[in-house]
Amino acid sequence: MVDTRTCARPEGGEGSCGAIADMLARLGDKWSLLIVASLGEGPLRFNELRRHVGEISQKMLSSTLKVLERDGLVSRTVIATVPPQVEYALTDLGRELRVPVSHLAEWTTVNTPRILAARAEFDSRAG
Amino acid sequence: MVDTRTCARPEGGEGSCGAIADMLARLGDKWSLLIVASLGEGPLRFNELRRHVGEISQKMLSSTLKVLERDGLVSRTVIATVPPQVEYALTDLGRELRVPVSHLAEWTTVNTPRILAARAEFDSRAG
DNA sequence: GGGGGTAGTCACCTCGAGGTGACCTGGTGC
DNA sequence: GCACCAGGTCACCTCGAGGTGACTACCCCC
Repeated sequence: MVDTRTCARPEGGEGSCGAIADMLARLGDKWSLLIVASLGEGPLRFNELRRHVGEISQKMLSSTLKVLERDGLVSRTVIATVPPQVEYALTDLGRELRVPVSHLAEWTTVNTPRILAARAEFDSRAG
Repeated sequence: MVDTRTCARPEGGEGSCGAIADMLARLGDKWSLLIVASLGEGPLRFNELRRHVGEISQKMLSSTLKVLERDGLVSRTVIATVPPQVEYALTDLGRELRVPVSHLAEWTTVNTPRILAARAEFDSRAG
């Protein structure tokens, strides 16, 4: 198991922490996780995805998909019908990513009560 | 295993995805992961932590620590010496969090070459 | 011909994350 | 008295993420 301490000490390659934080930040942005989760159920077209995700603007869906596609997590396939359709799907890489993410999701789900309790206690102390 | 699809469909509790994305975003911010990794090696005082993390401003260290403390991931202990010292350490919750995070870190480390390759290919296509 | 669905792009705006530097309190050493 | 440490807070600034609405181009149905 890679220890997060490889992150803080330059000996482990100081870039690794940057890469990990970047990955977390990318998934932690407002829409990526929602999109990956939606595509996890199967391929979707642009407007299907838009309806599925909910209140996302065209611009944000378009730009978030572009980032995910660039990183090789999502594939974009133009289907030459009339009118042309565009299908988005998770790549193998995208599907594999869901495994560690689901661990973190599970941890979060299990521990949300503890976090909320800590927060409430902190706030009551701070006034 | 909690599937990320609980995220997208309201039936699973639509708040869960928000909580997961929040967690990812919190860890994905510029400093949290670095701080958690540093404290993973043992408790540190404010300025020790500051030197350890690198080029972080006092304000950002202070505010990031406050958020982590509020969420119960980090503890803050004032030691009544002269001058008073403040020691920061991971709580049990913070230590437990490192497990799923290290899975994601491992995935990221292993797959960074694939991501970089995808990015390079995407950029070359796009010009 | 007009309304609607397909998949977007472009220009503009807002708002908060993150950074900078000054300042504070209360020591200790010279 | 003066400088310097610890551990911060406060006021101010910048810059980019994310949002809004208009616009494109093409086709189908009524």
